[in-house]
Amino acid sequence: MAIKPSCLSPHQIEAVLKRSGINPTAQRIAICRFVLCDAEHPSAEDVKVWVDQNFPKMSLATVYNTLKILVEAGLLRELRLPHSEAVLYDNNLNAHYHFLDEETGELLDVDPVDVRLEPALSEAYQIHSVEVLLRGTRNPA
Amino acid sequence: MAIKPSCLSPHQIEAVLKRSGINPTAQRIAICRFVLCDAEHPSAEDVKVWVDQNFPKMSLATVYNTLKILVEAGLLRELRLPHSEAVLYDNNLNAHYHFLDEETGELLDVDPVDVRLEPALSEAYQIHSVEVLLRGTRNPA
DNA sequence: ATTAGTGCAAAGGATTTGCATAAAG
DNA sequence: CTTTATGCAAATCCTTTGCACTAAT
Repeated sequence: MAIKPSCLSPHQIEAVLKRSGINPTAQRIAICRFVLCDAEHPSAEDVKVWVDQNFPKMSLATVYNTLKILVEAGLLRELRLPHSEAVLYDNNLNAHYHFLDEETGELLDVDPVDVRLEPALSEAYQIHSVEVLLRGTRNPA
Repeated sequence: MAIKPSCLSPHQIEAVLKRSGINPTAQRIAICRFVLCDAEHPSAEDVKVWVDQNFPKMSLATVYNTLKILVEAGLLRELRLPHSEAVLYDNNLNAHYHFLDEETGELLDVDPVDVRLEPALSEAYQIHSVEVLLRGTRNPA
């Protein structure tokens, strides 16, 4: 429903990191390969699992450090959702909402256009941002 | 913007608990006095602070146990919001959304009517519930 | 040499758990 | 007596921190 950023090559990742003022170490590039591309709302633990298979010996602290750096650089967004204890990381930088499939646990991006939300609060309220979580199920096509 | 449940007397609380199949112990009634009435989205820690002044010697475990029981009984709802590590407890049982005042940290209830949200997803998506968090600031009247 | 980045293990906060004691019927 | 609730401390989960070590200028 929303457009996912297309995958980046390691070379492109390096460029992205540099452009954001982040020193593109091997560890950081590795994490980005997962977290900026393939991953779908991974937790730090998910990242660690991937990393263990693709970049042995990386420490959990480095995973957390890198994720924090990426968030601070605006390349990733933190997602704290009610159904999960852990923080999830979102590589979709477009404004969007989320749909949680309660049967599968899948978390899908939702285009705000499809939600038609028009706050009509008193003028005393100035809204800076809106977060929406839809919970439900999907029919098999 | 939304109607808060009116406060209950200890006697009424006892009745409410019994009706929900909860043994109305002194500790539980005490917690309910705060959490079903005066409290505004308290965390377990907030509850503990209140309890320490109004029911000395109650253990933190009892606070957590009781909150869990109240949630399971449907007398309270859990609220996990992005701005707070801790779970907050909501005694407003009506469907509602939230507004977070980013200046004061205050969390206000918002009537869904004031948000005008009409999801228009494909029919494959069946929505069971909607959570909305508005972030912003309020003008001084 | 200096600086930045990494790994490891310990610490931290929020919540849960296990178990012995206390309260209630 | 028997059951249930409570208190306390230890354990757990996720995340951060401190610090020594390595890598790269």
